[in-house]
Amino acid sequence: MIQQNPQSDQFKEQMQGSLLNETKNSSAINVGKHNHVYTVGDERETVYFIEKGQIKLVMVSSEGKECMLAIHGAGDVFGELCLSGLGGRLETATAMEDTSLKEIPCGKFLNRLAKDSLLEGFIKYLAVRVADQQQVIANLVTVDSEQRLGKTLLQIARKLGKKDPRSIRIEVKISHEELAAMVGTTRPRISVFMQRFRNLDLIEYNTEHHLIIKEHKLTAYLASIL
Amino acid sequence: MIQQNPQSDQFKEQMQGSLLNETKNSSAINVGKHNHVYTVGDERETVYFIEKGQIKLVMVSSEGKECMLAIHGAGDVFGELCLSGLGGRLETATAMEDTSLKEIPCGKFLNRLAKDSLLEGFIKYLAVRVADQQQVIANLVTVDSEQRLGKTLLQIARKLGKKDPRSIRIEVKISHEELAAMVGTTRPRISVFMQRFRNLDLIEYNTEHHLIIKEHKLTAYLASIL
DNA sequence: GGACAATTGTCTAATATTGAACAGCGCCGC
DNA sequence: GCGGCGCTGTTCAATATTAGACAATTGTCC
Repeated sequence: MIQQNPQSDQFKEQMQGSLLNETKNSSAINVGKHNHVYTVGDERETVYFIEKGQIKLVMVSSEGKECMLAIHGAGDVFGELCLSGLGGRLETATAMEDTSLKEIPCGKFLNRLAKDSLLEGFIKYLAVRVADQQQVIANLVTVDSEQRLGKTLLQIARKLGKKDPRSIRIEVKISHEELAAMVGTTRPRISVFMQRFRNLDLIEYNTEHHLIIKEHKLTAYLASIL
Repeated sequence: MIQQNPQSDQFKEQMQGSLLNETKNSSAINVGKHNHVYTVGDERETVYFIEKGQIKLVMVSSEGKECMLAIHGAGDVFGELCLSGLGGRLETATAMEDTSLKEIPCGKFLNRLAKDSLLEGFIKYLAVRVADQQQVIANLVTVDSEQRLGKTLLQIARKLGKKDPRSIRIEVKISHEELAAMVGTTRPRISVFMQRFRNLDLIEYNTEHHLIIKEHKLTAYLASIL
């Protein structure tokens, strides 16, 4: 799913440096918990860089059903789809906690990357994004919801989690409703599967109510129920 | 779904020109119907340009279920995910008809784009890809299979179809099995839905057995069954 | 042109999934 | 500290979906 390869991490750092440089004179934007950074259809063509906090991206279908696409954390960039030139945001970006952001107009963003010779790196970054999404699509098409929930948990853990010796800790609070909107099923179903995972000791909650993912055990379980 | 905006079409033409230039001295690769261009795990890091024919991209899950990601036609580029540097193809590329291709090593591909000042254009192209895939993901998560089949047909029609006055003609032969692997359901189900669409006069087969999509009627129907 | 293979349309029973309901619980704001 | 609200865990009946099976048809290859 999310590929943790050294090369793309290296590029991410370079891009961060470049963007910090670009935005050092502009002040941060603070977005309170549950507030939107942008909503579907907004025309403002800017890219965002997260200094602190978490942002979730959600699309809503014509019937009003929600699909959560991603959760981004400190150091991540989002809103880069305005580079497509299609105009109008496709999704809504909402702060899951109080979050502070830097905003860069899409043109300036590209210029900065060009100036710092990061265009090829950014192409690689986007290619990884396409590859990840391809994986997500294949999972939605071919595997059942329990399996998908497992893979989604692993994906989130690898992207946002803090590593503990034998497990990964997820400090962001993600509701079952939100998981349902990522996995493509209903809330009661997520509840049942999470309970099952808990009974099998594949996940647990620590005293601070953080979700702990036991990466190896969960991976092994998912492989066993094929 | 597939966005037909003039800007990305313009870039596609520029890229085609650039690639034709790059490959004018190398001979075309001919791939017979049902033969593979590459399969999962192949290490060869090259990008392909389709001169003639169609190529389908398919991923296979661990249980052996298939997911068809895309069908590409003349003028399209595929295999560009090797730019991610992840190594190893994620999907299998198969010719649906006798197809002729030009092959460009991934490094040369980037150099050529850089030389022709097309890096930013390619970033835009990838951003459109990400946006399209995002749409596909949202559909898989939020809408039912009949609706998804409809949207998939529209997507294919817009990407590959020839325009007739009130409809779009799809000249590539796509089996129900393949549609099932795109939509994420079973073959009998596709059969039933296609029959229904036919009865409602949203699609039809012409004398040459080409599938005709009545874009407006189908769109209206999909909106009506929300 | 004939034989084989692949595709389609259809049916079923078994299974999975939905959506709605409701109680308990914990967190939040006041 | 209290009330309320949102989240969780669980249930259930109604519905949708799957995974076979099978003829009928079409296409393909000698």
